[in-house]
Amino acid sequence: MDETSLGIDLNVSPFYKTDDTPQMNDDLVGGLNQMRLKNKKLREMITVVLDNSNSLQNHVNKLMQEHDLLVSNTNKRKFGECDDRNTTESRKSLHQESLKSTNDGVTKFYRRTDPSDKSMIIKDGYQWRKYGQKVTRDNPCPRAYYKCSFAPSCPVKKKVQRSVDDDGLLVAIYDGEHNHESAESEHKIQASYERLNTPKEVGRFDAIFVEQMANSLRRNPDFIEELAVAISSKILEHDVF
DNA sequence: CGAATTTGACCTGCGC
DNA sequence: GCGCAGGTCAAATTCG
Repeated sequence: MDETSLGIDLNVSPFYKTDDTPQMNDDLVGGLNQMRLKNKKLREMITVVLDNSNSLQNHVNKLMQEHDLLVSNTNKRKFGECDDRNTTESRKSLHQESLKSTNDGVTKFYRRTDPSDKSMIIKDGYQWRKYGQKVTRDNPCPRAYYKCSFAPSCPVKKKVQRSVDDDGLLVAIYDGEHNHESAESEHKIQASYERLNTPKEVGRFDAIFVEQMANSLRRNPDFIEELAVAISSKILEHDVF
């Protein structure tokens, strides 16, 4: 984990020899020791941040792989092999989902549900208000009309209807794009904010903030150079006086 | 009692 | 212009 090291050699020698008093030398050594300690703490914090980051990245990769697998399976079932929609095998695959976007801002979302379940609810992380229902000509199942009710200004609408061929298949047509986070995301952000603001967690929040700062400084190529300049100027100050 | 849902009426666009 | 079908409105109703 060499990356985590700031790689600063703090055993800096003065550029020229002076007639320093023993008192000044003691101050200098003390200052350097303090900086070594700070450097060590910083390295430890960076190690923790990197470990957290790596485990988070692994978790995200794992979720992405699972999602890709699910989508490719349902696509095979819904789009490539429409004729065997009603096979026993496909009927077994309840609650499987797939997305199909068109370039005019309309997204179709397919969800397989139990045919005996007559509810038209598709949980997609957003909050919807039903504003109408209509039986259409080509489908005996009623079509439900929803507006996004999470943000008053959100223009997104969706239509939900059972497939005419397969009453176990719910089809949701999304019109427009949300101009806000999903209710689910908002809830998670709020929950973590509240958790971090409990008295016990305030210190932890500060620690996380410091870790993030340290991480960003580590990535800054100028940081080490500037730190070295600051250290040497400090040393020179001691030498001058 | 307020929020969500239902449902009939009304509006709009399109084909004839 | 007329009729039809899809989409929206809003009062009534239901639900928690």
